[in-house]
Amino acid sequence: MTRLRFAPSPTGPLHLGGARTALYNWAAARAMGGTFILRIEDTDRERSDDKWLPTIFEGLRWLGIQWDEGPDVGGPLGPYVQMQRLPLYARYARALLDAGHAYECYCTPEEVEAGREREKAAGRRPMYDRRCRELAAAERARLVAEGRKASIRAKIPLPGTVTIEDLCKGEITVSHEEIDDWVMLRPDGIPLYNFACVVDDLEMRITHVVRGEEHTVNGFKQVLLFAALGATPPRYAHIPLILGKDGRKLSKREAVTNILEYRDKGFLADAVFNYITLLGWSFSGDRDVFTREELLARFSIDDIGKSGSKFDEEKLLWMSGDYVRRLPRARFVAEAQPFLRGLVPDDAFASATGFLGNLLGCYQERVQVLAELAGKVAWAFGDAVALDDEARGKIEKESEARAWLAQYAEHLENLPLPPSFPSDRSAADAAFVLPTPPGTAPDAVASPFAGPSRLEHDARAFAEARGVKFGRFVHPVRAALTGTTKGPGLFDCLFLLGKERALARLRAAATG
RNA sequence: GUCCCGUUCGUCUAGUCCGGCCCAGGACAUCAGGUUUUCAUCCUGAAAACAGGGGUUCGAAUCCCCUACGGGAUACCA
Repeated sequence: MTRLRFAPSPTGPLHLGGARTALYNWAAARAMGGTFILRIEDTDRERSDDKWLPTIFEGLRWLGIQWDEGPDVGGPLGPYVQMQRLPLYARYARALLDAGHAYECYCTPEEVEAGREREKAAGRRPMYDRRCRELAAAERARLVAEGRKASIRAKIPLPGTVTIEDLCKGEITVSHEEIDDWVMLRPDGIPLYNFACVVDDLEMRITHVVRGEEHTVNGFKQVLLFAALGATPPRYAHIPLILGKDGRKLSKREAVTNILEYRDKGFLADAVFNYITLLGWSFSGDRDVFTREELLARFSIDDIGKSGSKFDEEKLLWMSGDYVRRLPRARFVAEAQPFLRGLVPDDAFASATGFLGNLLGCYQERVQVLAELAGKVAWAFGDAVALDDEARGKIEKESEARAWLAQYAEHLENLPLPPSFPSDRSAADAAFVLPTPPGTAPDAVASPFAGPSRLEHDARAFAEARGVKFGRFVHPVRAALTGTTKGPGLFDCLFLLGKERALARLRAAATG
């Protein structure tokens, strides 16, 4: 049975690198038909705080990464939180001690540190000097009598070499002399990372471990410990880090990038998921966008790249926009709801085909992240609209603009435009699907109201009758109606606005 | 310092394992056009890379060595 795990420590929210690690483990497990486990490594009592747990879970869930076993869902090999497994570590430590693979060390952290400094000053490797490794009984008794508490250190076999058959990097070998007699258990019985990690990977029958390459050195220690326990280690894949623009490690300790910030900015989870996957893995030579199913059909740990990648938010933005554009209209409207609070009442989201659906539809190819929406659609609400500088310019630079606007308002009065207030509009709008595709016939939709293409047809005739080029005419009208020089097709806007407000805005702009 | 790992367009990468199909392909970004009532979308095109040096070979982005540069690790953190 294939089993993989993601083992975050609750020292902060889920950041980008953690999300990618989780994603690769998840994808590998799913692609191989295995099990994906979530385990919490909270043995650093200084920095761990359970308050981060919900945030981490939420981040993973937002990305659509589901775990089969974990602290909240349980499972046959729990508990899945290390601080709840202390007796287990004590048992393993005892056995290792008895078998001579570990020893008690009575040095204080300060003494160890001082020794390290000495080594360093002497130009040697700053390591623990292994002084408690072969402690005479009398000496030990003296230290105990002093009231010292023992920590347990791994007894690295000397000499020798360890090699990791890394799924990502290939074979990596290091000499035992390079490896410290590291601390497995603190005097208070709380294990350290490498120890708890090995015990749990063993107990939880983990078969593959995908983790950041900052763990490579830990990998050697862990392989040695598995050997001491007479067990086979999992297959490791130490993957390169995600780097910031400066080429430095993207760490949760420096950059507090919570993956949920992307959700709050209105990035689509699927797009973020897709983009993160690409940071070190590629779907194929000519495609960047793919579904989860397609990913699982192709994903393989040994295809993960060997070199670090820089995070590029520009491409993430593009990808988010691409996902937004391809969203079914109803989904888009639903996704937009949290970003329109205060502007649009919640019950307006019930229908994706009425006024709101049409309004939002006009912006689906105009936003990359949902948070852009509120500012862009605001013109369609409220009675009047304030013109931005560019819009004002469009009217002012055209000497006859104000006259056209006034005349156009008169003209519009005789056209069957929908009324202005959304509550009366939904049924009428449902007959149209905005944005209006180019070249739509004027009366393509049967409706008591004039649709956008009919309005355009009419406006062209209006401009032509005055000997004005349509392009020149249209700009001041857009400015008057929406207050900006950008946005959806003008007649979609006009239709959306409805009669009363359109006339009022045209007249307001006409009188300056 | 020491140990480990890495190096293809500005960025993410395909190709590297099993040398020739690669005077290196795709995507983002950039620039130039086209469509268009604006913006956006969409379409077309351009510019843009095998870190450097030695080998091996008929032939190297692909194999070997060295150098340079980058990253990671050197904790009673994870």
